[in-house]
Amino acid sequence: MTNSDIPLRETAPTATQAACAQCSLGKLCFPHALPAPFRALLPMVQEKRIRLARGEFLFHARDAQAGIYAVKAGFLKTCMPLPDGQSKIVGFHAMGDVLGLDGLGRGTHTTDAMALNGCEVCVIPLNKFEKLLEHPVESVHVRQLLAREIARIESQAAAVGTLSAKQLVATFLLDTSARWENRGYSKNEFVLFMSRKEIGNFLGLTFETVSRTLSYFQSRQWITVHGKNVLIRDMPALLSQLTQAT
Amino acid sequence: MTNSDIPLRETAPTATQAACAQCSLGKLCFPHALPAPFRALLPMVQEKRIRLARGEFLFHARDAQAGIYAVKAGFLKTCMPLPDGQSKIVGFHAMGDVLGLDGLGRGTHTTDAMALNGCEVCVIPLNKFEKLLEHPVESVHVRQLLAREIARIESQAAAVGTLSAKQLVATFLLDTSARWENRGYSKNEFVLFMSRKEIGNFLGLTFETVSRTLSYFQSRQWITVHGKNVLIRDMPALLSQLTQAT
DNA sequence: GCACTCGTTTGATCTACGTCAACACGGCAC
DNA sequence: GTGCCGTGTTGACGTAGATCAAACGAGTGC
Repeated sequence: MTNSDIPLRETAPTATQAACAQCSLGKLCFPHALPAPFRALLPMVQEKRIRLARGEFLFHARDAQAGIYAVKAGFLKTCMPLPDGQSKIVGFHAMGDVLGLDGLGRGTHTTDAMALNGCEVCVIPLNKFEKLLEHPVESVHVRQLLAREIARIESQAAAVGTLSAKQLVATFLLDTSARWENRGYSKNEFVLFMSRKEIGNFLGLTFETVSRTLSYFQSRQWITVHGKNVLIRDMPALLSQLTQAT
Repeated sequence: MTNSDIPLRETAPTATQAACAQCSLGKLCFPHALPAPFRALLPMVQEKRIRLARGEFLFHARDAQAGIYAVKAGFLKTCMPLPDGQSKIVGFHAMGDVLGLDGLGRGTHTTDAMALNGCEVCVIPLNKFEKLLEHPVESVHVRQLLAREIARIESQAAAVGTLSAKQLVATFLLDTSARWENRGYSKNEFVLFMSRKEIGNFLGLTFETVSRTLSYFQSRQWITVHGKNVLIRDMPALLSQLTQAT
């Protein structure tokens, strides 16, 4: 199976040509971490932008890697297929995140990447990406991205399968909060862009347990939840859960 | 805390000078994946070898990264500290494995690396490693190492927190078997170089559950266990566990 | 030889979380 | 408005695996 099966809708080339240089993501996005002398390369690099509707795939596991992707808007999840036919979510991705690096190992992706809602994704085709890597600064930057991804997943892997449901959900809320804050939004009030079922899959819990745990936090006045809207009312209490024995 | 706290014993320089070129690890080891024209670089790169006794650390989480390490002999584990003071094993490492790449993200290690028994580890100091990376071939090679590490941990993370104890232990035995086979040893008979407790920590189980599950497999005649010695007698049966509902 | 420790096995019990099931809410079509 | 469907909440109950506990074997020191 290749990317050609995937219904991609590209935006008009004219609209995206200058996009990278003026993109509102600024330093959040991958190519923009380039130091000034290399910025001139950008228009050559980012070729097109893709729009995905909810449920559409950016790439599938086992697809040949076609490029590197930077999320411009919207949210995606990456899922790893399991031997028994199940599938486990290994990451949620929002604007500024880079996707598709997993393909650098063997030239094929190891995860599925699916849009959680309407998404806009910038594409750096593989040949242009390799061109970019000829510049040492950029090469270091990509190595850092990869190494940080390792650290992120290792810490995720360490948490799941060790921590209790309360600890996991608290960690999840605090992580989400930190991500919103990083992007310049409130760290206390945000919208979960995934369902309870997806949170549960990600954390290794059932959706009922996620729901119950959120209700429990709410009963303690630590948070207020209305559907996907979350208001954090007592951050220290959540933090204290992480070090709680049980 | 820095590496300077760690009791390292270097082998005599004369003994290690020519070591890389004649190393028995051959293509298993990291620098030896270099294509022929670059092999000449090797003597410049691998500078010294370190011996570690059981329980000694190669590096600690938060240490500044001093270099990249290749396991020459022996076994190590890498552990991630958790917020509650616990620590979770994220990987076991044997000869030919490369350690310390996690430091490339921010210049400091994110895990502890500890020797499970007497170990010999080749060191590539950071400055020489960077020198090596100036060669595009090597730069690609390191990116591949990093990306494969991501894939390995992602699939580990997906398994833990999703699979049952039987599935986890079966996966662990099959993975270990495959690793021994890769290194030219029997895939059916091998020695576990870590304790039940460490296996449990790695898989997110208690050591009692690991022990019970091994006994269960033995009672089914799928394996024979005597302490750390494992003989796999029915590989297909173990494989079938992976796709089992429960 | 004996004593002591550490790792492992096995049994008995407990509990956090999964499973099953009923119901409530919100959005959408019409 | 009414009906429908997907998502979320809450309750009752079951179970896989944790916890507690006892005993054994392999090393190690003396």
